[in-house]
Amino acid sequence: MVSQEVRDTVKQLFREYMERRHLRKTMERYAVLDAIYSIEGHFDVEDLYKLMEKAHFRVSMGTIYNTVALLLDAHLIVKHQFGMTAQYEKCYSCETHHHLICTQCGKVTEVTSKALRNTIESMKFRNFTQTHYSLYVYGICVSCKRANTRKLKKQQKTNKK
Amino acid sequence: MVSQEVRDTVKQLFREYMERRHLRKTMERYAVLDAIYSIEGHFDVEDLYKLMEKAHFRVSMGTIYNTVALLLDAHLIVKHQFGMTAQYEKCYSCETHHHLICTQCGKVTEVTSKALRNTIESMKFRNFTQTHYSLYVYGICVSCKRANTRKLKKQQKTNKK
DNA sequence: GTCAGTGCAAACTTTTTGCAACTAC
DNA sequence: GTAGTTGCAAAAAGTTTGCACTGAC
Repeated sequence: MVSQEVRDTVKQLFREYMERRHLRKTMERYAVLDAIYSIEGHFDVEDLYKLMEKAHFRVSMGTIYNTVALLLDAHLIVKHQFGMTAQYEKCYSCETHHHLICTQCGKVTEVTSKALRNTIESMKFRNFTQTHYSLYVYGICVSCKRANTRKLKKQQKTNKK
Repeated sequence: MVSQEVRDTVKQLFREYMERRHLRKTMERYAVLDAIYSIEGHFDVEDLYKLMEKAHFRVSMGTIYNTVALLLDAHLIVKHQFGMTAQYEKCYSCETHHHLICTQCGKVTEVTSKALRNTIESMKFRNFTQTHYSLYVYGICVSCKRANTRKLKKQQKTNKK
């Protein structure tokens, strides 16, 4: 459960962003932001569309894409591209985390490491000002590893016959 | 220029991979691998298709997608999803590098940092066996930053009038 | 000879665009 | 009133799939 406080804060930040950029503060934009901050973890535009429809605030896909682009620019959400569809997640008052991605089943797990985070955030680059980052660690999750071991043993058994 | 030695080695590795998996070793698959190892830096399937066409070895998009999937599984290439199209790059005998991505113009720069690489690669995760990783650092490149400063100054000037 | 792999085209999915209607300013 | 924003539908872009033909084993 996300606190009302966070929702109010991000709404205020979004308002300030839109004023700075001379954009119109529409109901739809606030509704998209609020829907996003009610979601824990990753979501794609389809998820968001369905969630808002269920909450009886239907907005078109075009508007969702438009608003998501603004929220990205305002640094209120971050974008990930794990597979073919873009995934997003809220990022205000959320710990920066790293992603473990199983190359076999596609499962994404989040892990935090303060040490690693500090190392990356304190890096300086020539001709580049860092705002944020994403670390994707690929490998095999434990359930796929076990499944592979079982499969291999089965094959060896068959070959012996 | 990629040495012939590397090309021969990856061909051999791919051959072994296909034999292990009981896959057919076709001309098309070797041609795709060789084309990929002639490319420096990132490419997408479109680039690869055009390159091969120019080299008078036309293969269908379907075959390219098929072969690229095998090469990913064989760990002979890695996949990136910076924008909407998937980008790939060869990864045998190539230094692991990190990517700086400008959120404004989309330009991708590669940087290496042995210290960071060691930090990430030496990390242990519960229930997860790491094979490789991608680090994407987002921010503003120096040319966009300069352009923004100019733009801002111009605006302030106009406002004063 | 068999069947995995290929080329081609159609289908599918995700995202972008064009346009009329609407509404924040 | 004006122009940015929305909804809708059509288009575009990237990737996958179905099917007949080919060629690796």
